[in-house]
Amino acid sequence: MCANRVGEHKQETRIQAKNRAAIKRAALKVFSENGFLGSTLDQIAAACSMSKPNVLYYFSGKEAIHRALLEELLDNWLAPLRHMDPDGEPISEILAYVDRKLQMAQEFPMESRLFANEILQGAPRIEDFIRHDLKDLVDEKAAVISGWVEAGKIAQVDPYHLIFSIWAMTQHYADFEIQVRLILPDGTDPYEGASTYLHTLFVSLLTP
Amino acid sequence: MCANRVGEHKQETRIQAKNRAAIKRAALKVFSENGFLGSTLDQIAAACSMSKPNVLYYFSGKEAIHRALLEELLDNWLAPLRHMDPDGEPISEILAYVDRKLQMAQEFPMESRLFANEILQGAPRIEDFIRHDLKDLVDEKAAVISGWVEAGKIAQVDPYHLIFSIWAMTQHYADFEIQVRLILPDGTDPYEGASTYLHTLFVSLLTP
Amino acid sequence: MCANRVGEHKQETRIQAKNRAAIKRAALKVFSENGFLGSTLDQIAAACSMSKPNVLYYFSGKEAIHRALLEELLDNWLAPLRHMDPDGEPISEILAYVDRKLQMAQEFPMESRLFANEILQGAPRIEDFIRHDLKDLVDEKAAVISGWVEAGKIAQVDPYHLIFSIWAMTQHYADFEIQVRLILPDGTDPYEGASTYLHTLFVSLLTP
Amino acid sequence: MCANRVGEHKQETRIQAKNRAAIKRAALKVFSENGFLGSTLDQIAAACSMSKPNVLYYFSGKEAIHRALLEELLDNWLAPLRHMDPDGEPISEILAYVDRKLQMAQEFPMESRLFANEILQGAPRIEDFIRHDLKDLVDEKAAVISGWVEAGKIAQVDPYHLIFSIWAMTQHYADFEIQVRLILPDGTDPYEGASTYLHTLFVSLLTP
DNA sequence: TATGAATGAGAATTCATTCAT
DNA sequence: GATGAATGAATTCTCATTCAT
Repeated sequence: MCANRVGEHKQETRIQAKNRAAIKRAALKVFSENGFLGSTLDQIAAACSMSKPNVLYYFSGKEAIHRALLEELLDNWLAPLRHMDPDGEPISEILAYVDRKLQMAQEFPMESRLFANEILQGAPRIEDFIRHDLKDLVDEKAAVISGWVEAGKIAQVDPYHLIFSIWAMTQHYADFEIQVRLILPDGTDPYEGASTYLHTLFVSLLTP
Repeated sequence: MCANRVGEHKQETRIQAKNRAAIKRAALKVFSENGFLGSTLDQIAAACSMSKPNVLYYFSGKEAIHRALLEELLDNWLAPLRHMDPDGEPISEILAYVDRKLQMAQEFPMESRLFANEILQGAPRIEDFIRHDLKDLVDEKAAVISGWVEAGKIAQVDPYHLIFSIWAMTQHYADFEIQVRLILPDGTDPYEGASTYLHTLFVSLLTP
Repeated sequence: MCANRVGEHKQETRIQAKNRAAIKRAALKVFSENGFLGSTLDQIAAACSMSKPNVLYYFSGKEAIHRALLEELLDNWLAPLRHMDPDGEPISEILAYVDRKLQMAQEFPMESRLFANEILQGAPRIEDFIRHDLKDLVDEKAAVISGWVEAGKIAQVDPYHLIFSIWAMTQHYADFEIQVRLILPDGTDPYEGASTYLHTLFVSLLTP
Repeated sequence: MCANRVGEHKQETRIQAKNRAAIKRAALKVFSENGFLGSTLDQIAAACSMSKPNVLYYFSGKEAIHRALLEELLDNWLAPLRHMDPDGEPISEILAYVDRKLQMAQEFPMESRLFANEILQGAPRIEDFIRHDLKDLVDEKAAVISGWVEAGKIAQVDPYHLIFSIWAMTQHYADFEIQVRLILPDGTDPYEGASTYLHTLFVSLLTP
């Protein structure tokens, strides 16, 4: 009746993999622009040049496409923070984290906006992820940072707000991209300026 | 035929003022949570305990309610930055701006999310505002900040990214409120911690 | 609770008479342009600068306004034909009928269109009138015309189709006014030309 | 997303052709009885035993169905007059035109009423057609008729009013069909009588 | 796999009418 | 008499989803 869906682990054929990927690519664009409720299957089908029923052959519904996107996104969402090495040089580690987050914003702005849409709408589908996966990781890294503070390796800062500020300032360039582009003088590269600015900012903040 | 609508400037009766305000209050909640497309008149009508046709007696349509909210919002959106005094003490002025923005996030989180929703969706209704009103003001204040830098009164920073970072970090507490609350240890007040953190951050960044 | 309506024969005050007349004038315009179903109370109320509830103070509903108009119209609708004198000079009588009908089309085009709308829509509200009042009168006058034919006073014609043709050609200038105006050379008066043409036509048709 | 609509010229499938035709047939009935504003999609859907959304699968909206009907109608509307041959025998040509118009009224009364409804309502959708296509043709044929008059081949008549009278008297049998049937003695065929009457009328009018 | 066809549930909006003053 | 306020019942149209092939 209907082919491999998320969770059914039959072998995916080449063409299935291709089409599922095309659908997800299209859906990411649509969902990130309009939010879940504001997006329609028609838009997604049009964006990947498939018929609506064919899209539904690959995913059981609009919700399922969205879930698939979110799952993939969340898998990658934690990586940059997870990489922060408790045994590394604190300021370098933090700057490296900032860089990775900024790079993700630059390379995957639609994913960032998909996430932002979810949170803005009260995180109905990812509350569990935030409450557990994300919170556990943040708690862990906050403890690391607190350790660095106590060891006098970085200046006194609240680790939670430090992390929030990194998220806010990096994701801002993806989520508010339009505003950033409209306001920055023409020809200015947002990410280049952002990188320099953020380095300065965190170095001055964290240097003990 | 239908009650005074935006643009018709007959004197508003008591009951009209009350109902229009109730509708806007309800609509702000609904729009800020679901975005324009994701919101329905049913939700708005339910949220203000009115019948749908009665809501439409006061506003000519969903779009008109949204427009009214946005117009009111934009009127206030520029105020905090506008207050930044070129003749004041630079670091105090910037910190005061941060405080005002943070206070707005705390007092008007739904307005912040309404704005965020608009930007996330490509700013279809407020591009003009950003391109002109907001950009002009930012340009003006960026020049002021550059003046302060050149005068050696604050450290060397890019004024545009400085402003973006203030927006990002303050609005984050409203726009990503759920995430912030889910991650911060129980009993912690986000805005108190944020205020302290941001002061430290900008003092260390800007002190020459 | 509510003032004199059709059928209630209390004395009408000056202002009531004025308002009822204003409503009917407005409604005639609206109904004749849009038909019964296509017209709205809003349009009527706007056209007579009254509030909708006030219109309904004078007439119990949309249907009642329409009924009142139709009743008045039908009262006058038969008059021209009724005037045709069995004892008059046949051709003069018929030409006089044509003239009266043409004059009515010119003076009361909206009434003609109101009637045309009714007939076009299957005469739901005036079937009785047509079936009885109008048919009886037509039968009577058809007999008169047949008498004239038999007496050799006018040429041999079917009296029913003769009457239909008078209706068709005179009402046409009211009902299809737009088309007539768009097609006639600029500056031509439709009714002047029509009068001449119809005289010629009926004289040549009827002269034995 | 949706089936071929007017203007998209993909090959129509069998079932599409069938359904589109069924919708148009139903809509013609409904629109010709109630006018555009007075007709509802519900009526049309019911009249062709389809669900409302399915009707909208074939036409993008109520307006589109109406437009399709009107376009088809106008295509055929000019044909009878166009056939009038400048080189034919004048009276025969005119009588033949009358016959064709009368036949159209008999065979396509709903189309005639659709047209009448449009004109009655001020020709909002076909003003252009009348002002250009129809007027040009009438001007052309009026010139032909004038030629015949000047050549002494037919009696002196105004060609425009001649044409109007043909329209009026033939379309009358379709547009006012109900009235005609209610008034004519039972068992009388309207079109038979009309044909005879009109022949007599135009022969006596036009014979020099 | 893929798609044309179909639909029930809902969305925005209109409209005749009623209520209350 | 007059009107601001309110609403139930349509009405047009959209959309996720299903059916049949």
